[in-house]
Amino acid sequence: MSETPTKSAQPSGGRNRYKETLNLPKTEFPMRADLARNEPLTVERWERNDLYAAVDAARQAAEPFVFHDGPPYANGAIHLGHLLNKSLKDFVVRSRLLEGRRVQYVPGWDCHGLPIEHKVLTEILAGAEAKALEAMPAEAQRLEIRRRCEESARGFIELQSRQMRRLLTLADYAHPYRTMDPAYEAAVLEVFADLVAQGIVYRDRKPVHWSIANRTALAEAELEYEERDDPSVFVEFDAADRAAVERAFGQELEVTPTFMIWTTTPWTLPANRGIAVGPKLRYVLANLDGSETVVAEALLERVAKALGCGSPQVIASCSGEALVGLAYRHPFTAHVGRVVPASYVSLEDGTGLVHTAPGHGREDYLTGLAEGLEVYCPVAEDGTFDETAPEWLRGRSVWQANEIVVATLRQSGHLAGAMTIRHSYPHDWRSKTPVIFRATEQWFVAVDRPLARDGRTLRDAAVASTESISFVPEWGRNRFRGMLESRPDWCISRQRAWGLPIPAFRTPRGEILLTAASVRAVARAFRGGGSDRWFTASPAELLEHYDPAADPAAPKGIDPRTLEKLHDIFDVWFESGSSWHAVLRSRGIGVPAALYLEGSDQHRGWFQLSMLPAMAATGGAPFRTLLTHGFIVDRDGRKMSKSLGNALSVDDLLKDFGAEVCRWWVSSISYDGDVKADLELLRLAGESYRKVRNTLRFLLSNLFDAPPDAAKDAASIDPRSIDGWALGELSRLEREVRDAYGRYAFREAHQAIHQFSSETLSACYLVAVKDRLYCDAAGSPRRRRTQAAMAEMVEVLCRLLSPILPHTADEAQRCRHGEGAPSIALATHRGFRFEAHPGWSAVLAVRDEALRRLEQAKASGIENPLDAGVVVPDPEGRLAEVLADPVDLADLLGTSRARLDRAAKEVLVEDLRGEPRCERSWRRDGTVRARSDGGMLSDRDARAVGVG
RNA sequence: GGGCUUGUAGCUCAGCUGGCUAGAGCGCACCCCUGAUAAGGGUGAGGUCGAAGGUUCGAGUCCUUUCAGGCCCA
Repeated sequence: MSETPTKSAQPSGGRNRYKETLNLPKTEFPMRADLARNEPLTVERWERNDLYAAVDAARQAAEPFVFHDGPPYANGAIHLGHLLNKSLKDFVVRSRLLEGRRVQYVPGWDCHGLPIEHKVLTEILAGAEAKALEAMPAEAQRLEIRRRCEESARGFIELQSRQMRRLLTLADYAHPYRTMDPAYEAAVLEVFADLVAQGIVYRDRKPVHWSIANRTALAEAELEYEERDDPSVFVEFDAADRAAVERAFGQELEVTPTFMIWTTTPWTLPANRGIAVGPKLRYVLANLDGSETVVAEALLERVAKALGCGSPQVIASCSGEALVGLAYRHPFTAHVGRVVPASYVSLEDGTGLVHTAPGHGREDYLTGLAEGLEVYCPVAEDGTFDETAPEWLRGRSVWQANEIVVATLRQSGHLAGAMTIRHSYPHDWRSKTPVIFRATEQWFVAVDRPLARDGRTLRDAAVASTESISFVPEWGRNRFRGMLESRPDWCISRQRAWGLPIPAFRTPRGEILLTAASVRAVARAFRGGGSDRWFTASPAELLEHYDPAADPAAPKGIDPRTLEKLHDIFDVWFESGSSWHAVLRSRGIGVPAALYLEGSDQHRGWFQLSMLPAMAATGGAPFRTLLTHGFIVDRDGRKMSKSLGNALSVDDLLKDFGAEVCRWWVSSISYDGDVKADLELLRLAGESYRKVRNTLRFLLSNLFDAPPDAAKDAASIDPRSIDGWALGELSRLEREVRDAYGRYAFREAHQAIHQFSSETLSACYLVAVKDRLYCDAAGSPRRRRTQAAMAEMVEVLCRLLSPILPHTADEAQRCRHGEGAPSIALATHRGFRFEAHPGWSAVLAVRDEALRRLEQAKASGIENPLDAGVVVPDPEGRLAEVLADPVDLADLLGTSRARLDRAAKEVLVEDLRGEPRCERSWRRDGTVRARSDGGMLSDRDARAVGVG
């Protein structure tokens, strides 16, 4: 048998006879987390113990941190965006709880609205009950639709709630808020009443998509676009003031010129109230087929061609700006209109002068609002012209009117050209008939009218308040303010069944009853029976608590018994925008909230539409800080959508990675911009999670024989010891992470924890103390000291990790303190303060240098650091001040020994392969010799084993 | 089309008010350990800072333009 080489010197038999004498790590904490299987058990345990209630009970007297959940829409399963949002929110909830705050976090759902109603209607229409429903009276029909919608919403709330709990989020899931709850609905009406009292709620006309066949307004989702043939006409409007046109073009004229417009809806011409031009475009006055007319310069040739006239002669030109304000005569009514500016006028088609009928088009309407044009709509619900229209159009349908108008224009000489074009046109999804734009009476919240409270406008008050709100990220301020500055009045009414009715009544004389007092009365009626009462109760019943005689705001001489209910419902944004009152205030949680946290689309959505009602009703913003996160995109930065097929399923991710790997990933990203999501990234997060988990596991496994309160001795450890250094780092980590959580800088917290686990602990400290943990006598002071330090590390780490990894933190907690240990969610921070000796930074610098030397020494055959000793230069004796025990230095380098040398110039590696090796610790520390039991042992190991 | 916003190593991100030979972690390559073992450790290779101009003694950092994305409007 040949001699075994030194390198792999093993005792006879290949097994170490001393292994049994070592204090090797032991733990129940498994290396593999098996999150997909174990997390649901954790969720179950939390719910069994009613963790949320337990935490809240423990914090009754604590300083509150008011954090308010924005309601997701109760339609469909949750997607990655929800995962991102809910994870971030849970980091907030749990990190504030750790600071000892009280966080009453109520999850909510947005329940009303068209998407649900649309889906339910589609199901009904496809099914056998369609006919039965159609046959019902209107109110019964509404009630039936509402019943089905509620059923659908409840189903999805159930589903989403389960999914969100599966994400390990801590919230009051036993008492969520739903915008369809009667109490919530009543609270929304209370907010509305306050707005009415402030004098900013008004009724006015606004064009909406209108289905003639169903006599109803339609939303964008209810439109289908189909090809359709329509007349395409060029119409000349005579200028009303020749001199003004001359001034605009700087040119004397012999005849009165005309303005040329183009339209594919001649039936809207009776409602014309303006001609829009692009202020920055160039316009010409040209001779087209005999008449002198104004068109956009860039479109002149195309218009001439379309009209079939020869090459046009340009007389003069000017900017659109110069045309603004010029008057013109309507070709067949007495109306005199004027030229107005509009940013959307393009040179794509037409003439560059846009026929504007605010009662028949969205852009026209907005231009009309800006320019003070009348919202005129002579078309009735059934699509026929009313008595305000020219006599020859009255009673005619808009489709018939197309021909009649064209004929009239031709006759009067205003028609420059007409043809037929085929284009895409919106149709009603149910009747498949073409829809029209028709101005109808709607309810608005004015942003530019003075509030009764202080005479400021809602817009000014809201904009001013942005100065005192904190934004994360900071650029949100600018964005949020800009959106407030540019928003039009808020149209809060919808013509649907599934929603909260706007409690307006009509008197037999056609007056509208809607006052602060009448709204509050209806709110009272809804609080008991919910908003279905609008359909089941009579006006007199709904107004049971209302006395019109005592209400100065009401029309005179009202008799509730003769009132008629109107059937508009609220925009769902008004409902979710009232949650600060319906949830925070009604439940006594507190207003304003410290924080709202949502995707950046909510700057214009929930944030703005919570700000407006709150500002109007209370005079203040409902939040102090607005935090936004970006949107999930795929690996290439494209938006995720089902139709693109690049969407990841949350359920799949939970199955493949577990909620905590997802949460660990969320905490690793910088959420203010787009968030790239990809299986590869989740895989990486999984590996990084494993690293932290294994570090935790190593700590736990070496505490198997340490008492539960071992951490209490950590504070008194020598700051010069290696444990002292690690505790100093731990103390710094706790401060850093708490600070990061406080700033919602979860990524910084994640980085700091991860770096600490893998660098400070795993790569450095834990490697260094392995020898003493394993080989020192179990009860040696040195080993116990290290265990105390490690016990403190477990306590601190579990807390710091718990906002992100609540399941793993709990798992570790129970491993350390027993199955019955209270959840980490009930804990508060350790507040661990420890300062290591300042000389440690020099020690670590020299460590880096020594490790490089050891690496180089591999070339000369010293492949195992335990075959080496190291001499470290310490010219001024600085290192010696810290490293009282040279073994600490050797342990830090992983070598058999190390010593400081004032005379040395650089780090020297000594080859110790010729020296005897301890059979137990494998070190060649210079004390190894044959012992009484026949083994080769170092002094320390001999003592530990108890041999001489 | 407008407002806001993002673009730095294969990946996730740091780089404050201009001065850095552009950093960290992960991943990767090579090596060590086999008493944290479907673990652990060491060393190392990776970037003309989306592109093009400009200001400056000096620009990832300031200005202009441009490309590719995202959110919200139109």
